[in-house]
Amino acid sequence: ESLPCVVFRTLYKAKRYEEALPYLEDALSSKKYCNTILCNMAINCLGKTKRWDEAVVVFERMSTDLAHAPDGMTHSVIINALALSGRWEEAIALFDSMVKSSDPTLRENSPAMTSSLNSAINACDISGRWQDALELLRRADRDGVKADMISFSTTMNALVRAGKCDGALAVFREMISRKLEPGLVACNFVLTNCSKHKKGEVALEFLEVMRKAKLKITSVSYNAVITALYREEKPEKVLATFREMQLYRLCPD
RNA sequence: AUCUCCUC
Repeated sequence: ESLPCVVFRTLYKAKRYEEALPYLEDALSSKKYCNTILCNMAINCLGKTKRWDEAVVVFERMSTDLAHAPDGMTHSVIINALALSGRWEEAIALFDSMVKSSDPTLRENSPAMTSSLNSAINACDISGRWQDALELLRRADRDGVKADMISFSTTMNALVRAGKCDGALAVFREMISRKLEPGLVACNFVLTNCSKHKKGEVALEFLEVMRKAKLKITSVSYNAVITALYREEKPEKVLATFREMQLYRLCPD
């Protein structure tokens, strides 16, 4: 076995990215044990430690001296590194290059395409580009990419962060109609942001949709909605929702 | 064997 590869993988899997860095170069230069997956781990390790330019360098080296063709997952991790460094335009461009790729093994790798879409949407969220996030989600079908629960949740995050709570509600309704159940935490994040932006009525509608879809509702959810209504100065609805909460069987937190 | 959102 190649020890640098073993040590690098071990530290990587333990998410000890900083400690894994010193072994990265030796692991990559192992002729026998370096493969595409190890390169993907290396790129992600550099991304996790905010070494974005170095991550891009390894990505480019894969096609040259490392001689391991980048696969769908490689694209996904590099798009994520671009996302975290605020390079949303490059992230979207790389995602588009996958969609338009003449290589069917890339386009037909559905999990990697979805993950890349999600990283691209996340890039938009991080950079405050909610319009672009929404556009990526809207054209996913046309692009032949399957949008999943994370695609919808991330788009909602981008929208509510920008105060576009009614837009997020529309995404939420579509998500429910597609039978993609958002997690409790994702719902609560949306509701918390509704209260930050004083969108009480919208928060109330979210709660209604959640109830109809039989999603879990906790005290965090009700707290956020009531706070939102209070900040929007809807005293009657504050009281009505508070009374409703006392009658409703809340899920434990 | 590798990736992506989320309550402060």
